[in-house]
Amino acid sequence: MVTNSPQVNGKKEPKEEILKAALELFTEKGYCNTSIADIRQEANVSTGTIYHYFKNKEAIADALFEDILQSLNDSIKEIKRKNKNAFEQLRAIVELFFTLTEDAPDVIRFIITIRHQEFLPSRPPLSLTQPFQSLTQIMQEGVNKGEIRQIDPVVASACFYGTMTRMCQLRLEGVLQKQLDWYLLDTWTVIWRALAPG
Amino acid sequence: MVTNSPQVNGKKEPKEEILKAALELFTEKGYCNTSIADIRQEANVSTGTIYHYFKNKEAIADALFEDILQSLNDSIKEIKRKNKNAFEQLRAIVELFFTLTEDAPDVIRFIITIRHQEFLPSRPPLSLTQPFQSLTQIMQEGVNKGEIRQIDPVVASACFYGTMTRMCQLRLEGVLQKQLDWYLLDTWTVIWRALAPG
DNA sequence: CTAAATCGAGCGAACATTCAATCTAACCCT
DNA sequence: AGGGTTAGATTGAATGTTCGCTCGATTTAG
Repeated sequence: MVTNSPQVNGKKEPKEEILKAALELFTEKGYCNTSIADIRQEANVSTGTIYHYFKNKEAIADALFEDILQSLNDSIKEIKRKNKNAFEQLRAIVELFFTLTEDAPDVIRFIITIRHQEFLPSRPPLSLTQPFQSLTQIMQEGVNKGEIRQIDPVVASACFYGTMTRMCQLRLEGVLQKQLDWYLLDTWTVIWRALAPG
Repeated sequence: MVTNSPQVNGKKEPKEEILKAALELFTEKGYCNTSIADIRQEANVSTGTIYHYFKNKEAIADALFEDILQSLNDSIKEIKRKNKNAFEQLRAIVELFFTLTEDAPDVIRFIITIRHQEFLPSRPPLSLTQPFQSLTQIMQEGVNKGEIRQIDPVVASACFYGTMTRMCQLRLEGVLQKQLDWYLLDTWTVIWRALAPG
């Protein structure tokens, strides 16, 4: 993301401030319950400035969708590059989600709890986007190479993604008192027992 | 649910019609995007009738919450009564969710995809309600009796519930072409391998 | 006859969006 | 360097619409 204004010190780019405020409010109160006035206040800009950078409210959500999916995709590509087999790749993805849940909870909320179709009807369901295709691909390759049991890759993905995100969700809802990395070993063991051959 | 009016033939109870219409609309378009006018039209009643039976829009959602959680709780109680060990109980719950997803998709949508906190702030998160407590209890007992591996019951529940609901979600999103019972065996095998001792 | 049920026009508030005015800063010409 | 020009950035009051909800009138049923 390139800054096209000379602001380097103190003050921030209004566009970034708006996106930051919107992400926080959308994930906390929901898209519908967040008004432009709320964003205006949280981002410390005027209504006009918001409409200078974004066509309308939906376009803000759309930009967030784009940004977040892009960065998730990048992270997963990086993981696939650094780790050679399915075991290591999947484990790294669980670590990524657990870390993000603690360090950038709004990002994980945006991915796993927000219902995008309700306000971004032109976007496909998340399960059809690139990072999720990558996941199924990892499963498929894992099955082909014999690292993962012979099961329908879609069931394997569901077990992996469902278990992982359920843990994130419980943490975000305040049900889990301890940080997620405390549960990492148990979570990974459970997932891998489900997928490992033999 | 007791009917307190003599309507037995043709016409339906307005209250039930309103709830049915609201469930359909809330799960399809979201609570915020559903107006009273929408419900009015779908249920074939007037605005006044809606407000005769419900204090406000939120009260409609609240009644749905109550009804659906109650019936889910009853089903799970029934399952616990009929099945004695964790293996059978959990398997029956997966069957229940898969069957409901096909036969009453709106009910499952209400349970797994709707963000209740956004419009029912006084309700606890689902994970703290009775049917979910029952689930953790089944896990705990299973661990105690040695039917389930020695793992944190919360991780076991997350694996079970996360995998199951992810399959339901993929089906509801139209990603899975085949009916869920086609995946039942694979899904259950994956879950049970994660939880079984030894 | 009466009490509950049903109706829908209308009220007021909230909201997304527009726009004319003002401000800022970079650039140009002398 | 300094004054002048301009395009982009910023402002917030005004606008039109949507929506939840009220209420007095009308119908229904026991």
